[in-house]
Amino acid sequence: MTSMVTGQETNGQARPSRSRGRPRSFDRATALEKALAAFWRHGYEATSVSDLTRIMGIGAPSLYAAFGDKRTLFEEVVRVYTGGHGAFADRALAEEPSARAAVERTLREAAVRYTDPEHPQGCLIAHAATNCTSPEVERLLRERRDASLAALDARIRADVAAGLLPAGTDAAALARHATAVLHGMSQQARDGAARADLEALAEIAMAIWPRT
Amino acid sequence: MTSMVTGQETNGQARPSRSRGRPRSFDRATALEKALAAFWRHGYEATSVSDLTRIMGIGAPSLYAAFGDKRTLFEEVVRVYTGGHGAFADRALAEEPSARAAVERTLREAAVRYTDPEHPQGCLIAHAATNCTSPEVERLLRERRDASLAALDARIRADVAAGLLPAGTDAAALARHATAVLHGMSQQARDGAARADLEALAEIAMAIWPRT
DNA sequence: GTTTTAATGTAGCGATCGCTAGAGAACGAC
DNA sequence: GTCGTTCTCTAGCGATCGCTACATTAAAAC
Repeated sequence: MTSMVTGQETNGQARPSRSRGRPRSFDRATALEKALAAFWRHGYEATSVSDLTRIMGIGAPSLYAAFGDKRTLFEEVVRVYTGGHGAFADRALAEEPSARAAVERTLREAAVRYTDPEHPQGCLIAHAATNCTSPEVERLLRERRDASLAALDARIRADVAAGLLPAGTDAAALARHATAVLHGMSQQARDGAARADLEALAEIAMAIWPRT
Repeated sequence: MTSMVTGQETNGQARPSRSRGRPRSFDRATALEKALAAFWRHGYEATSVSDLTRIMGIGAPSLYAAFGDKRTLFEEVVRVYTGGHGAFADRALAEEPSARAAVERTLREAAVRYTDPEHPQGCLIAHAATNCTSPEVERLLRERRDASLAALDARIRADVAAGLLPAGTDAAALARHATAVLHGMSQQARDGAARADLEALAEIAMAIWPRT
């Protein structure tokens, strides 16, 4: 567990299975999870490096040696989030038989996930780079949002082409609506909305879909 | 703050027609508008005092003498925004004959306002205190969002009581949906959505309302 | 004119920001 | 053991943060 992937992420280059020098005194994956939680709750800029070192339980030089600079660490955190807590929407889109079913599942699941007290509320991709001084970091998350919107849009168009949705369906508007509701749910979760509040919102939001 | 008895201006109250000392070399309202634009675009924390002094065209001591500290300036900016660019939702709620009409007008107007190139995109109340280190500032905007949601909720309940909406209507869910769509529109506007995109979204979002 | 009052420009306060140099500590290789 | 390598700790870099002391300037009051 300790030296499973040690250091490969840092510069991409493979290291010998047994590293030579002094071994790392902390678990890299665990520290990364702590950083994820911090960035998730407070966003990129509001989480200082000294916050991170305190929360991750390591010194600043260890952080920089293991993760590069703050921005590189954030990018890795975003990858971890996207592959973990944030993967449910992509999963629904991949597994459900229709765009409608995928959106319904996504919204219902978001109501649960966004209010889960086990981790910060809402969506990291939606919030963590808001009001961010660094254009690169802001772009990183904006591109992810754009990609999600485009994927949903494409899926809805495919359903229209396949006859799963009426011919006149405004795919772009449907996709934007689902995305807007999702972001709105994230905001409301951060503002303290309860799971049941968001579940009712998710249910009512599905009413805009044409009956198939 | 010692000799800040001039703080009368802070709350908009008139000063003695002629003040005694050296007159202010800038227009207070104009400077406030510049500060509004900066906070609106970059948020509370990402807008530094040195950003503000540069944009407002005044020195730091002048800023502190005229507006108090950064947080007090932001609070005044929020009041200006709430009474100006951000007043359209309250206005719709006050002027339209039904909650449904008010929401429809609000969403349509938001599509135009949130994408207006004359000022920053989206809604200041929704974004300016996201990822904010100061709990007071974050609370300031969150309470405004809560109040808007509560006002809409109350209005929908009133319409249900008046028979304008079916008896079984889930007022809370309807209010949360409209709020979520509004916040989602604000996010999408900031991400570069065009006015027509948000207008189509606004139109489709109204489909969840029960036919009267 | 002098005095009083208030706004201005300069210059810099202590604190924090992201980040790193340098010395010591813990390992494998020999 | 010694050597080379790598991580950790202390300490602090330059830059920026929000904010202010101080001297100066421009007006009304006298």
